[in-house]
Amino acid sequence: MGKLPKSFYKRETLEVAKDLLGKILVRKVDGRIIKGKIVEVEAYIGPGDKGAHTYENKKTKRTEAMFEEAGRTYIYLIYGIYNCINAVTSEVDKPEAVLIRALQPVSGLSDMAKNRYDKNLDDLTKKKLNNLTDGPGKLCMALEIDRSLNKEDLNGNKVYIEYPETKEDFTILRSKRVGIDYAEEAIDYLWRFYIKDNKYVSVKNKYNEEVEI
DNA sequence: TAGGAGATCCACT
DNA sequence: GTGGATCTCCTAG
Repeated sequence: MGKLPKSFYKRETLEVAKDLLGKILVRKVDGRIIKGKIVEVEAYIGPGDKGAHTYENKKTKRTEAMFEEAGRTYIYLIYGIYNCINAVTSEVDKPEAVLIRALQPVSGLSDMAKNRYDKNLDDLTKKKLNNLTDGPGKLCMALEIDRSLNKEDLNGNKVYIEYPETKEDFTILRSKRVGIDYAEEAIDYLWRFYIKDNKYVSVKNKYNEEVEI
């Protein structure tokens, strides 16, 4: 238990990405607590990363959160509908972040069911149960995360990341990132990390360059 | 089960 | 005006 300290985020982004696997993303809203274990992440490392919003240090109203101190959120709207949440890493003015791509539900499952499908937990089909948080847009819906939480301190009490109660062993795989076909040479960077054999990982077996670390 | 299309809006040219 | 770090629904097989 206990929140991750600021020093956790203030490190090399690829290390932070790997180390976030297995940690617990917590959302507190109206006294309710929703939790999910992080099982899939991607690193975005501006200014040299063509896949990153901050390629060539591009600083706009949208991306300015990525230039702030480590340990804050960067939340943006994608495709007009969905939100995605990142943890800002590294140093001030180094626009790097880790996108949280998938969670394994831990607690607050009935809140997730309501947020995602407006249904009771018991009324979900097996398929919908597995689809609660297995993607960046889905997990934000399930945890009631939107851009009003942009730049929020991850040591605060609205949204934060904590250590799991019990440590467990898992194998980490890495692969190419998802959905950045325009990113030229950056397409091939193996900057996506996920937990092997976890059924909540968003995309499986689509990219073959997976290697054990 | 896999693949294609549409949804929908904001940041940026 | 364009297109995206996505998801759901629908169709076909």
